[in-house]
Amino acid sequence: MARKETDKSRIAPAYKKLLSTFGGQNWWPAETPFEVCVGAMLTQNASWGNVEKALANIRARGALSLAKLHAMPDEELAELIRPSGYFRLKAKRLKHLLAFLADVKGGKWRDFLRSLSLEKARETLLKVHGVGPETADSILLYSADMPSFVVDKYTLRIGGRCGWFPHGTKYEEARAIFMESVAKNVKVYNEFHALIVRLGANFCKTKPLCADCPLNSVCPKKI
DNA sequence: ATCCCGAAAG
DNA sequence: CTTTCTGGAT
Repeated sequence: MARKETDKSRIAPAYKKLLSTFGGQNWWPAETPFEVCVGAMLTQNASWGNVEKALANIRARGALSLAKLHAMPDEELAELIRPSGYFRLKAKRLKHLLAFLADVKGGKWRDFLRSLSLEKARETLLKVHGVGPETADSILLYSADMPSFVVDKYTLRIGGRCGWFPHGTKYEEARAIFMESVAKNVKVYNEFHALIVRLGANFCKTKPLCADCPLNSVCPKKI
């Protein structure tokens, strides 16, 4: 049969369903735009609970600022962020991002990013060693309030299963599909990614709980 | 494909 | 005990 197996038009209805079921997720859980950047680096392949422990360690040291962290030796920073995993690696990566942010004149790194076009700002962040697509998009969306859709492991898994796009679709392609499927709007991108994370963590897991899934009625269950 | 790495869930 | 967690570089 030549029936179309995937259809991005399923995306917008799924968003509505998730939002009506779970409500607004109030992301990103951080006090300041800078804290979003730190959290975005630390949460790479780590659970948020462990990232919170790392952030608490930094805060307890009174070091949750660009100047303090930038000046801190790598080994000291590594010890503080130990709970978030890959601590030696992440200390170096975080320092690379801090160096980039600190290099912006007048400390206006957020204004600088916002002065660029979305794709130019994204390219600029991707040049920072340790900042990949998801981290760059997280910083753009949740720190700079720029409309860059964040894709993650859950997004690709859910999208494949729900027939939003083919299994095996890569990051950039998935991002493009989302950005042409829902309103190009910071608030929508913010909520949608957060809702996807919640769905992926609680229902669309490796072993999916389809019976209780909020998307059960709109998912072809292409597992 | 492999490495980086701790913490909690399964 | 094994898998997974709001990945990225080599």
